[in-house]
Amino acid sequence: MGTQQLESVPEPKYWHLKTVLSEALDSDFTVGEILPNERDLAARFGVARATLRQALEQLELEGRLQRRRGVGTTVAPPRVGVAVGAEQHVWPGAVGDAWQPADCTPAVPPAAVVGILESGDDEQVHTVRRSRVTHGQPVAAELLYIPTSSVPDLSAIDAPSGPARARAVLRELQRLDLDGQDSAVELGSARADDARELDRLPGAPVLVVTTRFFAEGRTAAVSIATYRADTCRLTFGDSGGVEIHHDPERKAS
Amino acid sequence: MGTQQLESVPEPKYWHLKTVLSEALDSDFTVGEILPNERDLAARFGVARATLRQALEQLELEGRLQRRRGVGTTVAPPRVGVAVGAEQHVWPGAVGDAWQPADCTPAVPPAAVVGILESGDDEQVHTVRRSRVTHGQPVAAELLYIPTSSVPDLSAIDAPSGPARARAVLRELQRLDLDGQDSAVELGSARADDARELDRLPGAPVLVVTTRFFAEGRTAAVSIATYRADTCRLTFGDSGGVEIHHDPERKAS
DNA sequence: AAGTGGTCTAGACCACCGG
DNA sequence: CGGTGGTCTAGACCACTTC
Repeated sequence: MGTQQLESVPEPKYWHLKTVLSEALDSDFTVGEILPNERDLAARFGVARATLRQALEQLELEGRLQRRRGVGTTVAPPRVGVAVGAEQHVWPGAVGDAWQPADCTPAVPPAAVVGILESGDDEQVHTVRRSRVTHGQPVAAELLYIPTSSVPDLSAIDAPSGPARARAVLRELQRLDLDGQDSAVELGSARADDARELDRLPGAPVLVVTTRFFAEGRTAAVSIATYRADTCRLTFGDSGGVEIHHDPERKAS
Repeated sequence: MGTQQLESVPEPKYWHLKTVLSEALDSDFTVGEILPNERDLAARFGVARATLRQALEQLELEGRLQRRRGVGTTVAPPRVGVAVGAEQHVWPGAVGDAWQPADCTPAVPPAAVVGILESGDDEQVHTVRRSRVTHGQPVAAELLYIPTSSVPDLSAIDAPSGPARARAVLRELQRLDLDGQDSAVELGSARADDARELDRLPGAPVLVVTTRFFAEGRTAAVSIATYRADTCRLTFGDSGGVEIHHDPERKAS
């Protein structure tokens, strides 16, 4: 018999399915359009619903689809570019930054943060919660950890909690000279509270940006920001809003 | 009857399972240790294997576990920090960069790259493949697109293909004055070829770093690098190798 | 050959959203 | 209320690694 090298590595059904769906999205659908429901799609392709879902999950991970329980599956718009690494380093809360303070509470930070701060095990910090919205959609939730020693002159007259107190803490922080900052990006899954704020289910994939702010020869603040991985493209450098399309032909709805 | 507000929002089994496993990993396991196989684990927790797998998948996504077909599931070491945004911008292939050129072929770039290059639809580019290894493990695969117009003086004497030609192209690129660069990070899934190079299955989650290099008032090169999302933490700024642990208590094996 | 994780099935029920 | 996506089950078979 002749050698039949072809098909010696059959690709999984869900992988092939994903490719087919991806091409269909490019050619036959517009942004925002609703796909048939999962049971119909599975039947149409002759696969079990679980297999179909495996393909949809990947497409959602790649930002091509958006699924909402009780509603349906829609074609996602291109990812929005979100600037996270400004050319010039600035304190959080500086004029013009994209974050909205939500709350501020005193606490001892979790162990992971203590390791980054390199502070004492039980040093108190101000924990500031902020959220970031672009194009009317929530894209990120942030926890800022600011050792009390970084804002020693915080007036007792300021609000004891809430957004007002958050702003007061950040205002105090501005008084320090910022020596530098650095960031790291990694993949994570949304905790329950972050998920609620991002309008996603717990466990949704997120890009976790950890930023350290240096002043007076030590780490003066730490930010842990979680961005929706399905809708965001994090930009570093000069290019803030430049559009990058996977498919330049994609039509607007 | 008394109001029983508690348990009004029962969390999914796999989510609870993930929490339990995560704590067990912290307290009862060391890096590199092998977990019981999935069928045993599922039986031990009284759930179906699919449910157990859903928990394991999340833990793998978070870099806590490593699973290999035919081998088993092991406790993953902390993610490695990989510097991707140097303080000073440099051309790819400059002395001391972490990439190893693998090949170079001429081609017309895919549509997505044409959009980034803002070049003519059918301009030829040199496509350089490179790979990045740290700690003996492959962490990233890269495709570099360099318009022929960026390296006009490429000698015909140089090797026609392979690593030698890749180095020759990059060497020519160094002669341009680099005006600046910017990067973007987003979540993606590994294509078949990248997956093979990264020692993962196709579709594995990856962090896609798109970098544009500017010279002479235009985009002189574009790099699309895919990093293993399970094992990598991408660092920007001054902090290259500083350790950040999720769990400082975790023991080394 | 034995054991692992990866894929796939055909069902069931639940949580959520909209009319 | 009906329809959607989300969770869960109990099985089966396949691809791969190791011995």
